[in-house]
Amino acid sequence: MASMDALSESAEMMIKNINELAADDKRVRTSDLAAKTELKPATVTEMIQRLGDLGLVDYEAYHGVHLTKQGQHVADVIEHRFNILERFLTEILGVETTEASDVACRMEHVLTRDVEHKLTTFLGVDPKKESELFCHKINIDENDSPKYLPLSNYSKGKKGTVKLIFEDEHLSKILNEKGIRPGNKIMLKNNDNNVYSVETDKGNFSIDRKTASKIIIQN
Amino acid sequence: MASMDALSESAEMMIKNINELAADDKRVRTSDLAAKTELKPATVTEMIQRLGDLGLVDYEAYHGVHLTKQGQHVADVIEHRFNILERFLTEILGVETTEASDVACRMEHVLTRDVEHKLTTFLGVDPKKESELFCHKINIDENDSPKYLPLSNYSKGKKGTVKLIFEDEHLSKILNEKGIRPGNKIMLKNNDNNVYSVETDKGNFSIDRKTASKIIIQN
DNA sequence: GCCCTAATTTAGGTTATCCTAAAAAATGAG
DNA sequence: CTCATTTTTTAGGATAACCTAAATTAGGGC
Repeated sequence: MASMDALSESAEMMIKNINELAADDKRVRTSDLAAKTELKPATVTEMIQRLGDLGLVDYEAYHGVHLTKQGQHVADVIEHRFNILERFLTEILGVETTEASDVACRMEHVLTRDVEHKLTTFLGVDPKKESELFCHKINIDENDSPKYLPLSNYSKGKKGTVKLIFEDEHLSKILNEKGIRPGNKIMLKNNDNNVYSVETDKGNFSIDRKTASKIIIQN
Repeated sequence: MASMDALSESAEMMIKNINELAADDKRVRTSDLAAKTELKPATVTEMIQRLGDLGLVDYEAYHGVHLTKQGQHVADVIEHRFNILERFLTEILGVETTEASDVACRMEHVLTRDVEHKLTTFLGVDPKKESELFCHKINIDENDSPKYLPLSNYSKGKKGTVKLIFEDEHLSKILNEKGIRPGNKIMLKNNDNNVYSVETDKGNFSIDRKTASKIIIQN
């Protein structure tokens, strides 16, 4: 958590490898870590001693390590970051598995929690884990969640940005000329008798209710 | 290029900062670099001497540095990687600018050329930089092409299948009603002025660029 | 239970990246 | 042009992450 951000890439990699070698509750041996990380045993010893001092592993001389609760948490975070990065690189960008794995393994150490969450949302549920293919599930707390409403539901004086317009014939062309098109800002000045008075950068216009219901505005 | 991969994050950051401070052909001073990098002048001297040995900067004692052709190339690559990463984080994931900038600044050093190219294709040409006339001319040799593209990077007349939508509940509900949901086929009829006109089995409508960038389509 | 081998740790070295303090060079004010 | 001030460099130190070689410990075969 707090300690998370302070960890070096090397330290995080060691924790990751300890986690991957951990079977049952068995302690992970120095030589196995040396083999997996391609470091010398002496280097591994030095590293796990330091991780021990940080309270991330339980180190006992000559008897290997296992992750503490805190260390396990770090391992879980890194594993998740690796997985989503690898999925993004392979599934979305179409990067080769080997390269995707390498790049994800370097990027996992620089993600923030926010980027991690947003990327997770972007990817949706892992199709390997859940059956519904790519069906996005939006849980997320979102304080920045924008609200979308049809212009017809807007209240007087409210300003917003046009998000999308459900087209029928000629409508979008006409609205476009009046400055009502996706991306533009507009303000609802008044609505009486199902007539919507709107101010745009092109001036003021009135729209009927049916049309207004097809214009979606973001706050 | 070859030397590129061997450079440390610190060295790359120094080159980046030299590039950003370079005005005209003037040499960049040690003290200015120290101020910008928040390192001590002595540290900067040490670093630029090492970069000089690598042939990436032209260093003259007491008279600052400027980038060699090779160093300029490194700076350009890093700048481009930073820009696309920052754009991905803000435009696609919706990360705050400050955080996006920080994270991009760490990630820029671990991207490979392949990932850089694929991400660039994914994002398309920055609308702020190039007129929209050129917006979709980048196409795209098969090997470099991501499997999925945002709708915002689709070319006119192209058909595809919606794969995922990254948005909040309100918008996705609306899009869903209009036939933009994972699994459905859609066609981009037109895109002018950052307005995307789409045909689905439920009809036609228009979407702004930001929204379009969050709708991912498979060819 | 003892000894040998394999595993592990310690000791000490190297390099990169930071630092501070002191020395050296450039600059500009008179 | 001189000298005080500012800038830059050098010298020397710390720490992290690697290394090799030597010392230590653990564990199995007998």
